[in-house]
Amino acid sequence: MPVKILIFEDNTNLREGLCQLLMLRDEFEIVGNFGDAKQAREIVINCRPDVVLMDIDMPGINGVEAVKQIREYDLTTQIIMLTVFDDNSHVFDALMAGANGYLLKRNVSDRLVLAIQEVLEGGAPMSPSIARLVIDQLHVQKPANKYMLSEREKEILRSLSKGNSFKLIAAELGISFETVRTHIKRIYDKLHVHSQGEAISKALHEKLV
Amino acid sequence: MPVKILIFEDNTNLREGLCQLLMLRDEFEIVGNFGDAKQAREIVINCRPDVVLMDIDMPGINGVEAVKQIREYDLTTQIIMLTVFDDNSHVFDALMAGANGYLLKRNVSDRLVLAIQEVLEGGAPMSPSIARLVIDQLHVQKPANKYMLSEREKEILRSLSKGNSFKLIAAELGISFETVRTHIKRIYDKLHVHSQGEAISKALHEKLV
DNA sequence: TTTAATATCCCCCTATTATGGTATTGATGG
DNA sequence: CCATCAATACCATAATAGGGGGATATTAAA
Repeated sequence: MPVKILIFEDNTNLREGLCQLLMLRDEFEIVGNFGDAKQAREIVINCRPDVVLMDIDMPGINGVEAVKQIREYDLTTQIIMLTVFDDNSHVFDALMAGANGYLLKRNVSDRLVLAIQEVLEGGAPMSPSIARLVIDQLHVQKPANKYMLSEREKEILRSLSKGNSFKLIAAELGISFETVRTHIKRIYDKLHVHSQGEAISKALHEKLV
Repeated sequence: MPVKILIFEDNTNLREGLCQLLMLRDEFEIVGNFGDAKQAREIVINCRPDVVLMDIDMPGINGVEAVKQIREYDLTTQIIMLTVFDDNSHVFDALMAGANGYLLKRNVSDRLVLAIQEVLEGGAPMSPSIARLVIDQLHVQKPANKYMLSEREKEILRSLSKGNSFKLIAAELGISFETVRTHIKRIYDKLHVHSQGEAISKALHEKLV
């Protein structure tokens, strides 16, 4: 049973190129190819493809929007985004919308077939430069101890950020309530905040804990 | 000028296999190979490799720790992790620690050379199943309104999670202090919490806001 | 050896938050 | 028309948190 592929790509040459490339192989069957994504959701529902190749930059409705619409009804079809740009403007939007892979067009010729196999096996094929963007996002530079908190203070902030009251923190660490308060005061000084809420917010957002 | 490669891998067979594989190509030069990562930082500082291949599971000091140590002094050397496991236990630790790529050992034979080229070009080579883990992390399924918060309640929780006091929230939203308190009560009910700290923690961790 | 930093504890007083009520308004759907 | 929900508002009381002190002990650095 061949893998059913559906293509959305406004550039006619590329679209036909993709079809040619994939039709060379028996294991793929192109169940449709379209120059815009206006009816993407309906088309997907009707065609029931295994894999969708979706250009990001299309007139009318763009690829990211189309993915969102498809994902309202269908969470299993694998979607690979195709784009010429590797700036991060659309990468995250697309991945958040529910895309499973992200290929740069310059990598299509050597990686597309592999990429299709990979999504079907539950992988997430990405051009390496895209993967780097994603990882960089994860890397969120943790400016080691920007606020010069001591180990104990970090411990207390960690506990506070779990939602624990002073009383609980004291019990958890086996110290007195008053000691917890003293630590908290110094933590607030160092973080330049004046309340639990600000402290927790800062701790979690800046990944201090 | 050849690309200088440094290898840390405790399995002798694999380590020598990697050396053999890479020495077949003129563009690579193995500047060292080690069965453990105890001196990883010093070795990297001395050898100044372009690319480090780092096994995750090693006796003594593991690969993730080694990466952390290297990254204390060196942010530019490209590091590719090698592992047999594609569970997510170590993936994020390694990427957070500063690894640039993540290859499963079963993908080494067909992807290693490509992966090395890719990190050097600023990419982040990953086995597709690893990439999928990373993307899944991004996808953070926001179980749309798991707690049935109303729009207004979400607004208030959002403001609270920025560290604002009830008074500030009231001012920001142009409603009375007492109204804020009423909303907060209902939010706590719905989230099953009993304090600001717990609410903020839950809101931020489960990305409710 | 003095100093500095850290961790520990206590007191007083005020401010804010938590919990329990009650109540009015407007919109929405049977 | 009535029930329901969301949003608004108020009161009283108890609990927790915040800001200002001051104090001792340990450890590490100067």
